[in-house]
Amino acid sequence: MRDHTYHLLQEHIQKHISVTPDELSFFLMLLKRVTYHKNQVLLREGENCLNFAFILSGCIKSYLIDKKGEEHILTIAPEGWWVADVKSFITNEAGNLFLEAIEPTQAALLSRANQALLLEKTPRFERYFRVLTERAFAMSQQRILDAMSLTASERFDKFRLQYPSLTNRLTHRQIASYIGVTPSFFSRMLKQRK
Amino acid sequence: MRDHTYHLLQEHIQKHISVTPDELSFFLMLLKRVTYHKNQVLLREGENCLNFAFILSGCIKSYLIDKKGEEHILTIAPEGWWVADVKSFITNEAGNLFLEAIEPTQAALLSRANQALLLEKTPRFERYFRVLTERAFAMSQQRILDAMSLTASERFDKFRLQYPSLTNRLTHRQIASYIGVTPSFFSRMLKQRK
DNA sequence: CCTTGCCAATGACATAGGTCAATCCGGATG
DNA sequence: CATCCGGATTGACCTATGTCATTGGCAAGG
Repeated sequence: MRDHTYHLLQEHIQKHISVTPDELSFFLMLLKRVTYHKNQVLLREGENCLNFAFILSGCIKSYLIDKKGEEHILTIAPEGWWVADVKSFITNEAGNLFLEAIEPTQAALLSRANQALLLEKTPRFERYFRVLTERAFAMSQQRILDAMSLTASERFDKFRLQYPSLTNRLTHRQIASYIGVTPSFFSRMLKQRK
Repeated sequence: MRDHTYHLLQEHIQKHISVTPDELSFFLMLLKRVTYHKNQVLLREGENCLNFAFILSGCIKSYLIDKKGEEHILTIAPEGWWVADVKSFITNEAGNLFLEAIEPTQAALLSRANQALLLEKTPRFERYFRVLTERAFAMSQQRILDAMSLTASERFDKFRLQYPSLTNRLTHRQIASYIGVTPSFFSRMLKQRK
């Protein structure tokens, strides 16, 4: 428990709430450390999402496959982000998302049961998850507005501003999917931007 | 404090957490009751959103006006829903949304300061807001996926399923804006559906 | 070092949905 | 009542983005 493997997560927590060392170790004790290889699928459509994952290194995408078989990326989570099929996680029902590592990835998993335990024993963490979710919600709402009011090219501009480091780590297909266009159109769009 | 004006809100709270009568009254005491007439604008772009509003009766919309002057509805909040410019509320910065009553509306306002007070004195409410936000977040994510993977007509089908009562209360323009199409296209779409 | 396979680019063509203007209508207001 | 105004509909036309198929490149694995 004294190693620094969870450095990134500790930082993340302390940025949001103040906790005692005991509370912190209790949290860390509830986690399960996992490794995924590139292209490993962590969760499939129709499965119940049992864990929230904090990414320590690497990158995970969450996506939907529509009835035409097309993939639509909902979330891209590099190190320092939490990711899950949130709807499934909170409702305890089967979800419709896939989770997949797009790089070799290390993560810390917090199971639904352990989260419940954590929140019961250490209600201070309620605030951590509330604030986290509020931020995620605000960003999600902004994305809805962007989808309705901006062109694909403008959405790409915002993407690059918001996630400059991701722009190089992801393939064009992935960025295209995230901003909501096809790879062919994305490619044409890039050319047109000179 | 003993009147039943906040019946709907009390119910809403008790559906999510268990609170003592004292905690409940403390919450209710922090609220400010307001009335809005139809078309009244509660918040404009560029303003700091100081309150969360719980709708007791009537209906509020939140929307963005894009650079072409077009309105895009983000949220429709009838009685029983909380509404705010969440990003502005949580960051304490100027927002980009408008809030406007689309019916004569009664609401209970919880200011940022009072929410902070509430959460400090009665941490039990952290859970209430966490759960609320989680649900809202999950719905918001679903809407992003719908925008990416469904046609306008399919989005309308989902809208009617999800909000059957709203379908009649709103104008076609409003529904069109919410599902992300223009009024003319919405009208044509309806005709085509036979 | 040669497959194999996915990604990127691109041409030809298709379409969902947007734009703009005209008309009609019903409810609100003086 | 008469007026006014915004919503709904619709026609003609437009465009952003999708579809599909082809080609070339580059990276991983046997």
